[in-house]
Amino acid sequence: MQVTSTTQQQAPKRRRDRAAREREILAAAERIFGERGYQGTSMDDIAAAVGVSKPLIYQYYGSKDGLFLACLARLRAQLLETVAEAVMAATDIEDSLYAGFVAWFQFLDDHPQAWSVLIDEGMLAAGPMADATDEVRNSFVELISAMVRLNLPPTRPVDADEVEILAHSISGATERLAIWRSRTPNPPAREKVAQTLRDLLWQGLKTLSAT
Amino acid sequence: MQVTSTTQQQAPKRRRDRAAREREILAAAERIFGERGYQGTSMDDIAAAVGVSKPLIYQYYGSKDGLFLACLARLRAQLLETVAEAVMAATDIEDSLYAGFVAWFQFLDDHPQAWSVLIDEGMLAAGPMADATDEVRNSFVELISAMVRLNLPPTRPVDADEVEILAHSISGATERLAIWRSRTPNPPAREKVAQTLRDLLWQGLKTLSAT
DNA sequence: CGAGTAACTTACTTTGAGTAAGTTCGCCAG
DNA sequence: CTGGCGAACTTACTCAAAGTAAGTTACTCG
Repeated sequence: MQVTSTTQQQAPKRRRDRAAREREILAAAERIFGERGYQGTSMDDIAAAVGVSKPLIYQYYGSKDGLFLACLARLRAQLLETVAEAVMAATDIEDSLYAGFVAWFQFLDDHPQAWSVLIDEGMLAAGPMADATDEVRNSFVELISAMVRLNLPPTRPVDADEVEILAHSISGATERLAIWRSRTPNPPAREKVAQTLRDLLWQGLKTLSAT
Repeated sequence: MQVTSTTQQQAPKRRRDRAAREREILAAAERIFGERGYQGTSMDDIAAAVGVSKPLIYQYYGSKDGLFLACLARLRAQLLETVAEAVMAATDIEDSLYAGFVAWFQFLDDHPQAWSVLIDEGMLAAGPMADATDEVRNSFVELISAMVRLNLPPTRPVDADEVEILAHSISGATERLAIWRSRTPNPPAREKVAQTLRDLLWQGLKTLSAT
């Protein structure tokens, strides 16, 4: 007979205030979703890992989707912060692109558990969660839009649609490369991918801005 | 009391041979998955729509994932065919790009039910289905790789990694734009998106080829 | 100390994937 | 025409996991 089932303290387990418990739950959820994916994880698993009962999680997060979305939002926010920092640190736009890409790939290399969660987000694509995931994603599109706009000569009137198209393209390409890299046995180095992508985009961005 | 529940003939419903029944099931699955998404669809729903019992579907398709994957593969194949045709019809590479993009967006505009299925594929990202979905997707990467290679001067040695990076970028950007367009209330015209994307990529591709 | 409330649980319903074990139809050999 | 055989198909279940109703315990502030 085992006393401890998996990885957790069965110590006195006192009550905690809501905020602390929420963080605890979120941390466990992030880990387990990361290990087993959305479908492979049950709410009971997470409850057991935290050492708490399932209804408590429902009280705090509403539903399995809600909990997953909370993980997703947190991870995306971290990723955004990392990338934004790298982008801001660069001096010119061309370098911002490169730095942003490298930061993005680096983040996934550093947080392999996050990978699974970020990838699985398609899970929520249908249904009422769709808007929420879009919102989470859109922060990137905004970041890129801002970069693109900065690159435009101030004299030129901005075509909002065009900027958005560019931003989505760049964001989509980067995301896909990240996924591909994470699934490929011996992926090319971050720097090489980032450089190739920048080389691909930079000429076009320059030309479009000048038009 | 109603006699017919939803949309189907309650007529004599005789036996059919396996191939015909499989097609019938696939068609219903495509429609219902398209309407309600993967999560929102139950096997009982599909069975009821076809007018057949659930175990029959399991006998033919193995699992819910298997059935979904079959839909996905069929739709992707159609999409690939449409795009490939448009690409082949164009005379130079620049125009191939544009034509391919337009065809892609057009396909989704013409098959709004397909949308949901194609988008939801992330669903299967985790677990043993991941490879199958990758395989389905890779046909596009191959098509694009072929285009990129065609564009290289024959004298230049090909960097396989580089070609693959480019192909994934383009495929990712296109896919994302398609999703975005389908979710945006008044999306820009197919042609505008395609043109902008081509303008973005073309310069870079030219430059990279020349290097 | 004794309410009041926030943290938490037990024990349940329900839904939906997947299956074991049979039943019926249609076809063809005799 | 008929019996039997295999493929098409069903009934009736199991089991896992999402979600919930209703109650119980522990902390905290007057």
